Amino acid sequence: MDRQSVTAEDVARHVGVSRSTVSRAFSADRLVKKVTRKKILKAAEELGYQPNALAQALISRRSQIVGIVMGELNNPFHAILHGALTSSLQANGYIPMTAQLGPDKSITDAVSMFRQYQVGAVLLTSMVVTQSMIAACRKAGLLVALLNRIDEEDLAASVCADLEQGGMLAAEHIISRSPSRIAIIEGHEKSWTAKARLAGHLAGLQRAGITPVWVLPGDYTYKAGAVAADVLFSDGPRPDAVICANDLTAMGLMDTARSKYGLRIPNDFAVIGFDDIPMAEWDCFDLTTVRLPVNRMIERTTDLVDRMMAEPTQVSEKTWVPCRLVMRGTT
Amino acid sequence: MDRQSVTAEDVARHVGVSRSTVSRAFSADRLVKKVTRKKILKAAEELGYQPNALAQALISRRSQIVGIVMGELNNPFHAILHGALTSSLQANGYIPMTAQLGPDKSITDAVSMFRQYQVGAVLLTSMVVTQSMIAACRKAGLLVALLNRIDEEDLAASVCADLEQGGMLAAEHIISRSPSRIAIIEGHEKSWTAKARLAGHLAGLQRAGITPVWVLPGDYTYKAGAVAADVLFSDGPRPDAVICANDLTAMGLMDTARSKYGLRIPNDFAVIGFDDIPMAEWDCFDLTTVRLPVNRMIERTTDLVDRMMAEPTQVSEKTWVPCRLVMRGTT
DNA sequence: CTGAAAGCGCTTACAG
DNA sequence: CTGAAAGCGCTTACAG
Repeated sequence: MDRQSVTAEDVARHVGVSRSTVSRAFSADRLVKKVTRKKILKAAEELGYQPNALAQALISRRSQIVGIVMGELNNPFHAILHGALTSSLQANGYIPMTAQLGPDKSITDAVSMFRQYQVGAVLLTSMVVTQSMIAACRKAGLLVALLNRIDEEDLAASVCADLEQGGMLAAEHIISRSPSRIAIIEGHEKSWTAKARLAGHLAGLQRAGITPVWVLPGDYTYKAGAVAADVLFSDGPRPDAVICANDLTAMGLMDTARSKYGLRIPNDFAVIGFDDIPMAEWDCFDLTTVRLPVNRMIERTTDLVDRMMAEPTQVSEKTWVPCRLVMRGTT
Repeated sequence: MDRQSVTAEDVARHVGVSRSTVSRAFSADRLVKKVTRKKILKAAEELGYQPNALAQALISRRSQIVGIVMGELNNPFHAILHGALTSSLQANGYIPMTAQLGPDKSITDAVSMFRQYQVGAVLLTSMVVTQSMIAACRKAGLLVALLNRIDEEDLAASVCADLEQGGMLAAEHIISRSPSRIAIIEGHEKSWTAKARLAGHLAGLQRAGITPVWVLPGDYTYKAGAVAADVLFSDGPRPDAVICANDLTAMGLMDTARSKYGLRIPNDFAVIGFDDIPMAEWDCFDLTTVRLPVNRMIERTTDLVDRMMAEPTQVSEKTWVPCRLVMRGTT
């Protein structure tokens, strides 16, 4: 089965030019007589010619493949971010190559896969991004950027929602409901984003001179919210407002509070989430939350990739995109 | 920045053999003296050599890249299936290259991207898979297989959950609750899976001599369930059991039934879903549903890819994996 | 079991 | 503006 049957040679012969010229005709910025280019493009179309990307990448030592390192896809927010990212990359002519980290897939494996395919730039979007992951990429000569997290050591570029600002928004909104006992449920302990969100939450409260009564650990899951509910509602004084690290946790909290403790929301306590995943809008939650600006984050990321691919030098710029409050029925 | 600094040539020189031998040492089935191979692999390790996959693919006219065509990632089930698929493919040495169909990304674009990268096999997993999509792939010389759908015209191989059997399971279970008025909410009208599910539902009912009172259109979304609730519960006789094309739709139905019509589940009516997405287990739904055998589907798919890549001839075998009932509180 | 040689399909200085 | 030539890093008959 001869798939790549038609090559630049065929087109060249058909038009009566050299392979070099065909090659140039396909590269936007190279000089070719307008008429010639048009003829070549027409012939290519007719013959069904498409440049072999493998050969292109081999000779130019750089492919259009962009590596994406991500964690598991079980958080709906991650799925959405990832979907938006790959779409946007593709729309801009890049080929996303995703490495999903997991028990049998380390960053080393991912880097090795990327190197084998001459990937130029790598986007790190897994929940946990350590300095050693960045180092592993850099060492292999890969340009790296972080999406939805910030590299505080400035070794990589970053595009991130302004999570501290978003966290403050959440805190301020909760305060406007004048609660007397506030609880916070944190995100994953190893996650940079969890720290940033918490910092925002605390800063917002502090600004109003308020200290949370509870700051409970969590890990961004539904389960974490359910567990926290048991701590908060089983006995003793209860919170009348709970700030959650993300929507999933808020949902777990709400569910357990209602089904197990018979509480009503927002009557018995107010809740606010973070992310604005599609389920936040569902009737059973109707969750007030902080929306991450997914589209703008993706735009900026694609921009960044454009620049990294155009001039292959590591940049370490940081881009912050503000979050906004989405008010619903739980506050 | 010289990324691909160390080549087979370097390793060859280092060990004192030819490039050919280095190449052979990296290919499992080629004959090389054991000692030689060992030396080469050791040197490669030391020098940090990795074969350039681009060059390999170029010369052997086949890359390890597997194309995946999918729709939007907004249905949690699709996200999970896709995550499991890419993981498994990677664990088996393939590189998944995903093309997300959408307003600005047609199957033609996807095929063209795959061809440029000498992709050998393509997996079609988008919700809507038409014969013309299969034809487009075949025409470009791509081997194609369908995941979670069946090609009834036998032009492609298929791995699919046995949706009819699953649908029957749902129907039988609902019948065991002896309802008197059953409603069915369908999936997306253009989707093969929706037809299969419905066929199963109807067959199960028919076997017991039961005809559904309502068969409402849907599209697999939460919204579809909410809309159906208005039809079913606003006035006139109400169903006491609703069979939904998927979990998302069941959730929309439940939410609206409760919040807008004050109904209780399963007291006022029973509901059953399909898929068993993680949210089905949540307290607020506790949804009885039919679980798709994701892991086994993925195993079979990876097997199939192995065979397609090993011997590049289009097969058209069909693999069915049975579904099973997951009983929870809504029935 | 191993090496020399040809060649995959392309790009890019170098001349003209 | 265009062509001839070299070369990206690899695999694979072909000889030995």
